[in-house]
Amino acid sequence: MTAVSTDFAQALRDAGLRVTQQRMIVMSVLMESEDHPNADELFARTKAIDGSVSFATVYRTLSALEEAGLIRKLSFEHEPARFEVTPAAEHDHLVDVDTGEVIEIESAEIERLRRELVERLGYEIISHNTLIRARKKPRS
Amino acid sequence: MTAVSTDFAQALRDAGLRVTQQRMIVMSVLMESEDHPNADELFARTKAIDGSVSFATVYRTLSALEEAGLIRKLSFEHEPARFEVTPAAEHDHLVDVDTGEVIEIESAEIERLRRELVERLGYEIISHNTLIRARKKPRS
DNA sequence: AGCTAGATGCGAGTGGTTCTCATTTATGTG
DNA sequence: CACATAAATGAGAACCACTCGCATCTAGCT
Repeated sequence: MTAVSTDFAQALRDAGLRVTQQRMIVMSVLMESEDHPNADELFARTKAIDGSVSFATVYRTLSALEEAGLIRKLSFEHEPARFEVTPAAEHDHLVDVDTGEVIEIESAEIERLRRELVERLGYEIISHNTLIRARKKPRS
Repeated sequence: MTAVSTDFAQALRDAGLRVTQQRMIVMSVLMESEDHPNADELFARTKAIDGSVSFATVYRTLSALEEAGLIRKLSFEHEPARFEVTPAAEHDHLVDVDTGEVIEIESAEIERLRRELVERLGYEIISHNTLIRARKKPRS
């Protein structure tokens, strides 16, 4: 058992959740994913490891892990939600409207301005989600 | 016929769309709405004006108007999409997680940074959508 | 090892949104 | 100004991502 999965098991316990085979598999699959898979894809990859894992459990696990703050759900228009393990640094997502590719973009400056703006209104941010739909500029 | 609705009719024609009774009603209802209504609410308000307007048409009209750039669709988690007429100045949305209230927040600085960041990656923004979930801070 | 609340598998159900298709209507054309 | 025709509509069925109900199973405490 690696350090990462041990930490993950502990994180589950800290969140008051049981450490089940299914949750470990779903989480490990997501951690090994370079892309941003959706529930369907996660189900397929999970099933390849343990054929008995059900679709419902994948969804339930994803909800539980999201609530525990271990993973993040990315909602897109016209397509099922995708998931990623919670990143160390906050970042937003850019979707290439032509290819569907998702690119992570990061700016501490924007984060800071956003937080200040929200605080000035008397709020504190619980979570935020920025989705940018963009198209590759022709080389000039 | 007011100047605004005339402009709207022209905007529809410019987008290659026909100026129908239903579209005029849906758009006028949305323009008069101070809140950010969802399709259900728009259907109810529209029906109060013209009982024959169907649910499907409300959705179709909203899609058409969105594609024409006249209105904007706001997607939230766990609740149906809401709509607003396209604002003059870009703004993001903050949802008070306790009350469900939606607040518009604006920052030219953030807009500028975001655009620069995306351009540096070789993309140009088609649209973007920022949703901040926040909670009112206790008075300190 | 035994107990029990929490988790799972399966299939049915839900709810927002979109589609189908027959009918109506906006709009260009003669 | 009537006509043709492609676009738009109404009604309800269909779709699809996601959730639920319930019987069974199992992690974790004792």
